[in-house]
Amino acid sequence: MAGRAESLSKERIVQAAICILDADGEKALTFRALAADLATGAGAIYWHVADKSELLAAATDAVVAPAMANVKGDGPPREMIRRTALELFDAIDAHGWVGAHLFDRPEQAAMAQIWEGVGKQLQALGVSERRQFDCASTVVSYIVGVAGQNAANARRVTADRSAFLAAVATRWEQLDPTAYPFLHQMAAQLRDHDDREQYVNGLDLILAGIETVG
Amino acid sequence: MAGRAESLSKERIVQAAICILDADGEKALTFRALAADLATGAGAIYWHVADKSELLAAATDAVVAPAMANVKGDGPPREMIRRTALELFDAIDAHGWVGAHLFDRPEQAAMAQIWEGVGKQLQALGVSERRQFDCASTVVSYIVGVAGQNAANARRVTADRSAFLAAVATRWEQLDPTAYPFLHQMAAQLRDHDDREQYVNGLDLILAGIETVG
DNA sequence: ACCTGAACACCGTTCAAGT
DNA sequence: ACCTGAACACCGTTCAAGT
Repeated sequence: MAGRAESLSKERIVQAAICILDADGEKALTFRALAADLATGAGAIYWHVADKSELLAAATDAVVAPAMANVKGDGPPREMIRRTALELFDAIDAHGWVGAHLFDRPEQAAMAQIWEGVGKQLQALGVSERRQFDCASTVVSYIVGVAGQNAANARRVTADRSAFLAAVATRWEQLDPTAYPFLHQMAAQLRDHDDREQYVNGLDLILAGIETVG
Repeated sequence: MAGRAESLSKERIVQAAICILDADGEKALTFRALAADLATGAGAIYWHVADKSELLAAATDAVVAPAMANVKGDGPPREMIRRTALELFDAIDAHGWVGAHLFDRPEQAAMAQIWEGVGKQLQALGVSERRQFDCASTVVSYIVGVAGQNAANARRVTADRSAFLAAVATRWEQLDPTAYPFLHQMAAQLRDHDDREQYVNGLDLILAGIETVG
């Protein structure tokens, strides 16, 4: 849409930041690297963004907004919540750094969009007015909580999630079986499970609870 | 228990790190500040810990372990899970930086203790063997997810949580009411709610779901 | 074996100076 | 109004040198 190497703008800076974050992680996002990519001086960036925290918040919003906008159309509320949650899961899976910056600032748009998207569907589900806040809070906490774990995973040097899970599973198997009997039983499943599938299973559990207590 | 200014040890270093983290947050934990507190050189610390990441992991374990050990005695499984969750909530509330470092390393003890504590009680609750993994994962994700949000809050300059919530609530009220009707309804509750109470309400919702689907 | 502290290779951020 | 790039005040980490 926009031209190529146009003059600097917050939008161009944020897009360049997202490229660096996706390619090499949060450690690689420095003002010097960003300035080099944008063929400008490091100080120039400060004319458009206040500091690194604002830059990360803007990058996070720029990833979450289109993901939430993807949840269009109609459907049973339960299905819509599932779609919202999966859209976010995939967005954060593709941009692991996002999970760590969802709560950085009060004026951030990302959390507002997530809350609204979830809350709307809970109302459609028929959750009573006095329980909507607790229910929405629980679902949102779960969604962004898993996002945060994904983020921690993405921060790791070896971004290979299955390798990390395998290492944890091996660790669990090495623990004292009398002190950690449950973990010994779970180690194999931890190693082999599918994160995305398990994420939806957990969400369904919460929705079942909401419908039961409702 | 130990003497005062004994020779350096990993334990003493971790305790000093926890003091700094609690008092002034994660930004204040530098090897120079740590060395000054311990009356030694910055490089000396590296004899006992590999790097800053290991130091943070050890500090996290040192906070989580006693919290989990506090959950002693017997009781109905549901009550024991609640006690576990609240013990962790209070520990992370008192040491906000902990939430951000629960998943740093595969060999970390904290997550293993949380999984084992939750899983054991789910077994006692009668959750069928093939669903134990999903149920434990959901509960643990929720618990540490909320912990992560608390951590984000603790990272903020103004560590005053209610001030931050009030700022978010005001933001919600300023949003376009036709695009964000749900948030407009929720703003007042967001401003006034009790985090800890809502946390348990969410946990109860999940437990209700587990018992329903179970 | 353990500690010291200067040195190295970075950061985010500022700011005088330019256009 | 917007950009430049050197400078400032830091970091984590290393490592020769000490005891």
